[in-house]
Amino acid sequence: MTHPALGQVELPDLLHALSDPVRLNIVRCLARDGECACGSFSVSVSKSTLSHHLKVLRQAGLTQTRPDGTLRLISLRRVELDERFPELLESVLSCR
Amino acid sequence: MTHPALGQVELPDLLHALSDPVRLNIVRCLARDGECACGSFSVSVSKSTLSHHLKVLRQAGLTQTRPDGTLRLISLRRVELDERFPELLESVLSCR
DNA sequence: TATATTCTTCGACAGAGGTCGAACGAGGTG
DNA sequence: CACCTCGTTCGACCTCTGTCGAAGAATATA
Repeated sequence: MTHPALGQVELPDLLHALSDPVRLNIVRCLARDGECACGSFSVSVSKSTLSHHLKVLRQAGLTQTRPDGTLRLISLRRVELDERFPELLESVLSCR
Repeated sequence: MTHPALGQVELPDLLHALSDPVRLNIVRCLARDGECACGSFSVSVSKSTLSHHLKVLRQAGLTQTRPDGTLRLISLRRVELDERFPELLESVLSCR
């Protein structure tokens, strides 16, 4: 559960992470609701698949994870992302 | 060689098309140089692979192709893209 | 300690996708 | 017509990736 420095995340990595409908949905939830526990996402995949998607998002620098008891709380790295990829996340999120 | 209406292009499709380094490089060339012939891209893949990537870009609504003699001239669908996905292409292109 | 909850990891599988060379097709030129 | 150029399509290959269930790790609770 390690987080990459955004300086070493390349644009294709980020776009790939966002190009899956399940992951995009997760990112939208995080943008709307803020910090969320893994189990709080209403996705149509199994627990292990969800964990896989969250790992992809984390490794692409999109999210950060912190443990809280047995939960893992996920949130977007909005400030860092906007510094590394200005306006990108905002424009993605504003698309219907 | 048909072009989709941008209304039926979904955001994940667009992001997936942009998430490959070769394709992203092609898009940057088109943004910088305007209309280009297929053969004018300096990419590190074979002719057939290049053709494949151009097809992905076209089907994602990113580019349009028009024949001119034996050439195919490719260009970005900037206006339509900015209407369907406002500011997205611009923010992608401005990332280093 | 035993049990429950939450999430990750592992192993396996199927499908998608990037790659190439060879063959093909469309359009110009001799 | 023959030939050349540009690009597409086809078939094959291999890697990547999304998916699942089962097992495991970490933490809380009885």
